[in-house]
Amino acid sequence: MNIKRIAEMAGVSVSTVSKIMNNYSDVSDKTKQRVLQIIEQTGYSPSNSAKTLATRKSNLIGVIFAGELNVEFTHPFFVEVLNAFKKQMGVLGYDLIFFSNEKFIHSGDYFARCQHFQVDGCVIISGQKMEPAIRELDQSSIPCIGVDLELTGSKSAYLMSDNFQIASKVVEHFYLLGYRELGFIGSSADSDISNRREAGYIKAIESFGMTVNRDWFVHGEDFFEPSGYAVMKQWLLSGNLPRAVFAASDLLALGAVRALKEHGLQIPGDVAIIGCDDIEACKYTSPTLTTIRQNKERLGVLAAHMLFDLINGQSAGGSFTVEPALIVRESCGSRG
Amino acid sequence: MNIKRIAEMAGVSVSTVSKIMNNYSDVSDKTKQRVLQIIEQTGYSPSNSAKTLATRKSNLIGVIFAGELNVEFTHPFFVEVLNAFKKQMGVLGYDLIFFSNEKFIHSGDYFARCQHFQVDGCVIISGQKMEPAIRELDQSSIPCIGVDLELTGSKSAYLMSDNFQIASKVVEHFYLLGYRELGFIGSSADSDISNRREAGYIKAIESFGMTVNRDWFVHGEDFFEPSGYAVMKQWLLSGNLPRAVFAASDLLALGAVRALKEHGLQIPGDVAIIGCDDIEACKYTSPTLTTIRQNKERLGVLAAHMLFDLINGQSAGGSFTVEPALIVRESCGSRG
DNA sequence: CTGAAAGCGCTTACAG
DNA sequence: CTGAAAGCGCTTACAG
Repeated sequence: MNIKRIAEMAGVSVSTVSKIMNNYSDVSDKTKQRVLQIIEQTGYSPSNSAKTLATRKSNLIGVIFAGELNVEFTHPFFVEVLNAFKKQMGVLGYDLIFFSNEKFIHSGDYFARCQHFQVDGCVIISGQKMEPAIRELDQSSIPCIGVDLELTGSKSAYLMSDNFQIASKVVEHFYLLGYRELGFIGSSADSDISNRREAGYIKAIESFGMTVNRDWFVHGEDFFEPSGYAVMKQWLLSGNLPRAVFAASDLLALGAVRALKEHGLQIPGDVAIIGCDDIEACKYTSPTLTTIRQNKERLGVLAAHMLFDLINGQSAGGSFTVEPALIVRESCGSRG
Repeated sequence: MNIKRIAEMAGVSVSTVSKIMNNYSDVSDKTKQRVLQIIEQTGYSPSNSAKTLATRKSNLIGVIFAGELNVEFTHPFFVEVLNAFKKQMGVLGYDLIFFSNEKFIHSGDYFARCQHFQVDGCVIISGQKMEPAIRELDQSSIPCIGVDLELTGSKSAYLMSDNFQIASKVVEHFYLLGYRELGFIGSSADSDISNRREAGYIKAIESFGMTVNRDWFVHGEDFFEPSGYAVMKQWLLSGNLPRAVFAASDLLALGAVRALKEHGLQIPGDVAIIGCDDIEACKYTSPTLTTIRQNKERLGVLAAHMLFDLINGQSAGGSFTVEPALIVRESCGSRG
């Protein structure tokens, strides 16, 4: 079924059908009704490729995970932001495309892929690292929105959860509970997000007038549980333990918890712990884990709106920050 | 940049460039090299819409979650299968498209969307329920592969994890540990997957010569934690507890655990529990949760290959079963 | 208000 | 081995 057949069935020209499909006003109500009825009956749906070819607009948004390939869907942050983004983008009239084709000329060449599909815009969600191919896309004429990723291109904008505020909420919470000897477990040293959190944490400690003990600031290999275990184990063996620890991810925090339990120590009695991310497991562990939650739904919805404005030339870029929330559970005790 | 300009730059015809792009053999090596070099220099990538329009083949696979809209990416089963599927489909030369556009004529009309994008095939991953719109797609001429979803169309095939085997492994494990009074916590009564697991469980209990006590077979409202809590609470209040419980999901199992702990009961000392899914939280709870793991990676990879064969007419449909694995942790004790 | 025609960027018989 | 031309299914000035 195509537009030509619809036109024949309705006894009108192809142009007229096209106008009706696109809500042009200069069509008589009578022909309009007749044509719409036939469209309804036949279930006709215009070919996206023909339409894209003619208009240079695909109504497609490219989704890119800026991190190691093929782990994206198991990355809880990515997935939750994406869920909200997809929903909102759908309301705005767009579908989503994921680049996976490995036969593509240069397999990491996002810009070429975007051109290939004539996407109207891209969302780029931060994983572990920043790739050069992302920079190329950012600097191109394709509207891009970064989530937890600083984009500087003229057609780009970005959203960040406020990493300084994350750190500040953690430090304040520790402070009010009376903890003064604070440690930090980070992800790998080249992780942008981990480094931002660490910098904010140090700044916040200093602004509360406490001292920063460098022995208690250690990086793991990655964001995962065994790294947190290893770092805590190292502290336990050295006999020099912080009284309260902020971990750059919940999994790191859970690893640290495991090491402490193994040594018969109490949480928060001996060491208090705060994680970051609020993954589902936090609610089911023992003790349950106090953590920082980023408002992923808000990030996704805002990303959709900002991208839409960028596509329609209603925005000149810029950036926006989303406030994180402290989720108090058992792992560092509580006041009162 | 388009094929015409490449042709001009190389001093050949558009046809020739096209042949080279598509690896036709009847082109002289000399022109081929010249053209390839220009393509390389310019970074030219052919327009997908023009190609799709000309060939009626989009190299796009539609991804559909057969369940409540807008929860898909937070559904761990979906997401893990999808990760493996995407990777394999990429190797086979396809990209993935997600339908989200809500302005679409009928918003659940998957078949129309598939036509609109001329997708080469679809993967449909089972969520909670089966929608009529899925049946329409299944019966259409578009190749479809179902994951944990029985598809019967002439261009369809499906993959299932063996629910009977899941149940059988659970019952055998309980049996060998000496438990004889077995209970079951299901999801809502209209959940296909939950019902299959229950049926298999009952069959397995009977085949081990044990008796099925209907008081210990209860459905929750859904797959989530509060449902499991509610069911166990009800048993606790009635004073009539099974000795060992299989829950249709890990979250249901964790809810049951919470209720038991609240009543000061020991797991597995008083009640043994086995969950289903092997979500990440199982490793971090106390006690850690014994569960059944579906081989989601294998499901994803197989789904990709089967769909590829369906698209290329190499397969006449059919179905395939993937073996589940029992993951033994602490929640029902262990032998030896 | 309606329609004929060119054009979007490819592919594919077909002729040479 | 190479190229001219029709066709894929739309949209969009433009003429009437």
